[in-house]
Amino acid sequence: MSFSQSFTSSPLSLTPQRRKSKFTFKHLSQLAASSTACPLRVIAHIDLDAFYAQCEMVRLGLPEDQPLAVQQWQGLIAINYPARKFGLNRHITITEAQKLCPKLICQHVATWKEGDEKWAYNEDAFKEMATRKVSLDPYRTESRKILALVKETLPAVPLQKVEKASIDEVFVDLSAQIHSILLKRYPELDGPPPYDDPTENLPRPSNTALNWDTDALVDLDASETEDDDPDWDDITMLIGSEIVRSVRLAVREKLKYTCSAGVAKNKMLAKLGSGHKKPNAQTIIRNRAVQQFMSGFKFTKIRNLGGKLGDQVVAAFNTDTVQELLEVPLEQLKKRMGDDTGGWLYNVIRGEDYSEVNPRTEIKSMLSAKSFRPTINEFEVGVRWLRIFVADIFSRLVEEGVLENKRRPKTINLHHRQVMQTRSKQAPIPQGKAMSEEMLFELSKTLLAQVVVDGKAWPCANLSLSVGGFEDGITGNKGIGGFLVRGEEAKAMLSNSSEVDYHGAEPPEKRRKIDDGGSNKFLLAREESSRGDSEQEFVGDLGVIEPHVDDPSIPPPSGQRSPPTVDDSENVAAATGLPRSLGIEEVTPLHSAKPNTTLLDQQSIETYLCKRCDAHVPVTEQSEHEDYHFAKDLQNEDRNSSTALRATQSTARPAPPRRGRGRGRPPGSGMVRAEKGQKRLAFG
DNA sequence: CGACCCCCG
DNA sequence: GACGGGGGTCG
Repeated sequence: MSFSQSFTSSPLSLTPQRRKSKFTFKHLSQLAASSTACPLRVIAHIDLDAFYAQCEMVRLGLPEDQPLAVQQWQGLIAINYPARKFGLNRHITITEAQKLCPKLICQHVATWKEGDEKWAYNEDAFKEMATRKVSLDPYRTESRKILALVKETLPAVPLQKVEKASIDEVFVDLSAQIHSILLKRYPELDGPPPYDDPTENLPRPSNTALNWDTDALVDLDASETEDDDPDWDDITMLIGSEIVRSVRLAVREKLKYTCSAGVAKNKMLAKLGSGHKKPNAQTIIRNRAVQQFMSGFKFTKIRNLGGKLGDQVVAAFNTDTVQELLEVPLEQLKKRMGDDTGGWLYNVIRGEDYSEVNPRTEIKSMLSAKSFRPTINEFEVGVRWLRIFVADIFSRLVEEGVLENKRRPKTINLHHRQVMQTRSKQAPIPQGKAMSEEMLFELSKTLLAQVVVDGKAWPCANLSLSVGGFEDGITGNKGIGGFLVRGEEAKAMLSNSSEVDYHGAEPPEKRRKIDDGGSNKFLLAREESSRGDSEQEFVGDLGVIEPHVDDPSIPPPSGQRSPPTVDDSENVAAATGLPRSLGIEEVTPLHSAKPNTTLLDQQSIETYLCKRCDAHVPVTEQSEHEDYHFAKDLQNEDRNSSTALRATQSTARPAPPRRGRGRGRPPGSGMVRAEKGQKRLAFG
């Protein structure tokens, strides 16, 4: 390993009160398996500092102390740290900002305009809000580079677990990697002496003082002192901080970006930690510091409690602090919030979070959107924006490798917002055909026509087009082990070259997805695997680090239990020995994939071309479409007759008769998210 | 599945 | 507030 050892042999000899560690050999194998129940687990959250602003700094090659803000129309969406010293924040106007900081550079984001083949940086884009749309592409590109470097810096796949959490954040489960390092550094841990007894406690770590280097260490809980013997969880945490420091260094040196990080036993704490000290710092929350760290927070800062749920908790218990909520008994939490949410809440404010790091770094959907100020009022105008959205999305699809058939979205989705109402329409993207910009455009027009047809659509305040349901394609090079098996590779080549058309049948060799397996879910404290075999039971052996709740903790919203994690510690252990560069080395495409050519014999949706709006409308909806134009004409007459009237009408007019789906519950009704068995809260 | 909702930065 | 992404439920 390249990072430096953080241990110095101890001059002070501590009294070895306990010969044994709190932790067992079982915990060690859980560590290898990245089990969410492992008390030695180490998770990192890495967060780029003022990311968009840093992107612009790097792109423009500005000196590091240059104050800079990223501008979007009349607002600022990111402010770098040099600028923050002047008291700038995100809710400030540009003129205020420039008054506070005369040297501030306000760099407008890149934009698309109609007819463009690509986004561009444009000096006075902000004057053209009505005709341009923002592009965040430059930031996605940088994000990809950084993510790739992070992955490169970490060991290859079996040991690597990286979750892209947003454009500027990742979670990393360091457990498996740390396990392998642990065995190398402490050979005494390698292989449990009593092979038949995983409950045997580990030997105490050798007597060393831990060198925490420049990391920000969180103050310890009241019951702990720095003089206490370190145990293995301190060691794993320290190794985690070394790894994270080396990752941050690489990002800094090679790509010029600074980031902040949190290292802790779970995602929630890691995330709180990364925000603890910024910029360009990392914070370690040792297990013995968790209570102290948590008690200082408002619980609304905790992931999932920042929104309506958090508000409800505040309302129910009349406090927003972790400290005070800790006094509320479990039963009360359950009574007021429901069993699942209450149980989850009880745990989370005690620093327990069993959610998994979801090893996913690719996006699942992409969206292009625009808010209209002023609103737009005609189908034709909407269609012009659709063309821009499609250009945007298509170019991003190309980057995703859609033309090479690496991945491909299954559905296309249009969201439409009127003043109050928001409606969306979705359609499958015909498979078996080559993806094309034109096809997406036609689909999107059809969707807009549908929206327009089935209810009042104007004035429209927002449109967004997205594609999603990405599926791995035929030439995918991201098999389970990061490679294709030989036989499969040949098949892949064959099927790729022959312009696949499955005619609805099961595609051959359906790509195994890197199973998200319920993903993000908040795992249980204990997994009572219904068949109570010993294959995988968890902590609690010695009452150490025991989950606090007597019953499963589930997510705030909608619990969905992940299945007990498979114990592949053997595989991992086997893997750790090897040098192993058998990862996801990007295999170059099998052949210089000329984009698929369109098949002519494809059965396509029968449409007619509306001469009034150029939309291809399914014949089955022709009459409705004509109705739409009829309604629109009436509307226009209406508008022309009195502008003043319209202004009042827009709020005073009774709700249109709703066809299709109604909107869920009334907003603000104080309902906890639709959750099975969830009760309505009393306070509303 | 399609439509809608919630949470996050 | 604008834009872009994640997750989930319900019928």
